Amino acid sequence: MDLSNKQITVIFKALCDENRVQIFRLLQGGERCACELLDEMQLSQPTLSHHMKILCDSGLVVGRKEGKWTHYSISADGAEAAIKCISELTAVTETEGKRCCGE
Amino acid sequence: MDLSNKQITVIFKALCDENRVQIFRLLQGGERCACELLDEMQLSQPTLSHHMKILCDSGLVVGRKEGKWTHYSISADGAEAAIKCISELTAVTETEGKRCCGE
DNA sequence: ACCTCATATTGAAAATTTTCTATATTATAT
DNA sequence: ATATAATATAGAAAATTTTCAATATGAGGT
Repeated sequence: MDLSNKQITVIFKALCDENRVQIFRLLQGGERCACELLDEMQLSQPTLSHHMKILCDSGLVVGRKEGKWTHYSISADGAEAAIKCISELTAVTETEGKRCCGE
Repeated sequence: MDLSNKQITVIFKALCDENRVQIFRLLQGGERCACELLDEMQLSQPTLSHHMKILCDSGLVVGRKEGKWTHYSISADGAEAAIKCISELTAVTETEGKRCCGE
């Protein structure tokens, strides 16, 4: 993959806010339009819109416009990419114990 | 697992900052003490210490104290837990298309 | 006991993020 | 064309996060 540090932060910013995590829980039940999400969240409409932008920017959520509505859903591809990213970042490539600081 | 929204944000906060992502890249080479990390990052010592606290709080990094030094490394268990968390959060449990907003 | 080294904590400034109100945009209906 | 409905954008206030300087803590060494 080879994402920049910056790109990685954009992905995981999706999960750094309690409201956005809650939105994931709502989207687990399938595609939802913004108005439905707004009903269930204690947020103003512009604030929800702001969070949806961050979620879409992360790639973990996709928006589908249809007439007046925008339908949001979890992206399986985005989720896979995020998991791959975290796997790669946490994979230790160390072959053997290099020691430091007087060990 | 069943983590609260808040607990989930604590995990992924680790990956929401470019400096912290860079610290992961350094730790991929194996355990490092704070002074080594400090050498390689453009940060003051207190700022590094602050980031290491956030990383340890996330569970993705563990600190091991040894004499004057603290040695940090990536936690395989923490990584696994984070991956499980993101998998669960992005798993769509929808059985069939429920429609809304005039579809 | 004192000094030094490694790291952590405190407290405040700077930067970023979250939130809201007001307004704009875009689509559909009348 | 006008009105209404759904969502997005702009701009500013509030909250949080990042950062650093100063200081504290704690572990060895002399």
